[in-house]
Amino acid sequence: MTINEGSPAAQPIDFIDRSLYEPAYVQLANILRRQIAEGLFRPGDQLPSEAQLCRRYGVSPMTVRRSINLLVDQDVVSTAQGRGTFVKALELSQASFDLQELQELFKPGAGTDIRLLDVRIVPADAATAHRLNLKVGENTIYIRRLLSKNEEPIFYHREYLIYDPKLPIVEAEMDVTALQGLFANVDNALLKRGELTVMATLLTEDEAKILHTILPSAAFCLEHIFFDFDDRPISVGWFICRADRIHFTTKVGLDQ
Amino acid sequence: MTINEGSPAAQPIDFIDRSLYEPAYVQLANILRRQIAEGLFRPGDQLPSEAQLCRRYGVSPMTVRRSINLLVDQDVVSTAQGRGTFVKALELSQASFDLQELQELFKPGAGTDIRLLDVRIVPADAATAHRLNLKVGENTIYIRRLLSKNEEPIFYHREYLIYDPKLPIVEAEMDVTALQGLFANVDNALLKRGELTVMATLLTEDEAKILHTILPSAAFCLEHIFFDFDDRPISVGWFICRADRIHFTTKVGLDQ
DNA sequence: AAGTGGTCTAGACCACTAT
DNA sequence: TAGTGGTCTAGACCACTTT
Repeated sequence: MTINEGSPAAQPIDFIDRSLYEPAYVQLANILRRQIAEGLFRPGDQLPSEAQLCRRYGVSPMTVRRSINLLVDQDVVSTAQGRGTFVKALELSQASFDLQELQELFKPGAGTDIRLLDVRIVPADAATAHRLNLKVGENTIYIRRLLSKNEEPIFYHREYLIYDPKLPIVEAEMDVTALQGLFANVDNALLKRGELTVMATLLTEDEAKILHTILPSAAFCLEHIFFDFDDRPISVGWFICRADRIHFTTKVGLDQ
Repeated sequence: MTINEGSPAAQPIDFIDRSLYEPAYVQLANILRRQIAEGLFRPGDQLPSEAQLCRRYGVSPMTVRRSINLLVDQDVVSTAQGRGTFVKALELSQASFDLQELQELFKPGAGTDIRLLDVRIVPADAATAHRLNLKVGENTIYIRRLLSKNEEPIFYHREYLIYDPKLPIVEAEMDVTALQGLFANVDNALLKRGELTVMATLLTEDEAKILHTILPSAAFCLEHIFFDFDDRPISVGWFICRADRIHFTTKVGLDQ
């Protein structure tokens, strides 16, 4: 036994190292997150007050707040004005999936090939006209593309663009590299916002042929509509991907 | 013409109203977001420096920083130390989908019914044993549930739980209301983290029968594995939902 | 009344980038 | 060197909750 063994929980072994490059508020957030992960604080428990954390770790109130806010953003804790800060229980509903896996497929690299299958001027049908805010029969540009990795088809993309020669985006979109632009940080400065929908579908006969598989096959379908800065719809389209070629993964709760 | 019409862009009509309940940093973030949405700043453009914003809107540096950080979190702008703050272009890859639509289905309400189809003790097969860190043949609890809305089957859920009478979660999970708990904020304080995977699949014959549809049918499959605070896997399971019953929607870029 | 989180100030110092 | 974002302080005041 040593002198320092008395009430170890009251005197935390964690401390903030001001000589590190890591900011104090990040260090404190990590300390608290680790204490929660280790079970020192359990879901529902109240964390020490901000004033206590200030004293205990020798930082100013604003720095403690930044740490707490980090943990709030990460859904680790929740705050209640006048009551305190509490550890949150795991919530499945707060899980979120991003398109990172999808972006990987678009990364230009060895074996990646985006092929233009078809570009045509076609009159808008009722559904397309409605989405693009056109009259039925007005011209649209219909583009079909295929993305392959190592000669193997992965993604089929169909898209309708408004037909307006004044808009430079038309030229840009017809460039097959434009697809990568949507997934990287390229020149789509004309688009203000977009609406995305993910569906599970059965491949049609045509789609199965293009994607080199057999029926019946399940697929992911990502529908997208983009708007310019005047809130005019510019394009509507669908990414179609064989279900056995992609899935989406995420984590909830405390990592490690 | 009036006197005040000279150089309207230099003297912003926007201001921060200190009498409002809305915090100054939120007001400033909204002002900047609106200016971007209106095209005053375009993707790639540099925003006024933080010092300029301090003077222009009469707030302290920390308040300006909070506003900018809000916009960074919303992927509206990005900051570069020593260079400035810049408006981001739309990026499809940064879109994220959450399970809010799914949670709606689980909300206990009129017509919502979660029925326990089956509970059995079964020995773990190779795949399940591996995921639950058991030996092949060790006992697991196999649970099948069906969620319906207005007599119509929506969700089919299969789950394997580790068989450990000491763990209270076993009792909790066997309660049919536990499913809602995962999607609400109920008593799952024993779970530290989870891994989720969304796939598109074809329904099996059994699944199609349970979900009252015909083959072939596409479906979403959400696989989940949960771990306790000792990082032991507690359960592995799958939510299976007819594709025509759900889809996931999200937005990217600037709303309105 | 006491304690809690929430906002905000008016600076300071630092790290980085451009010129 | 000047300008930029990034961190941090040591308080102040407020709103809210609990006792």
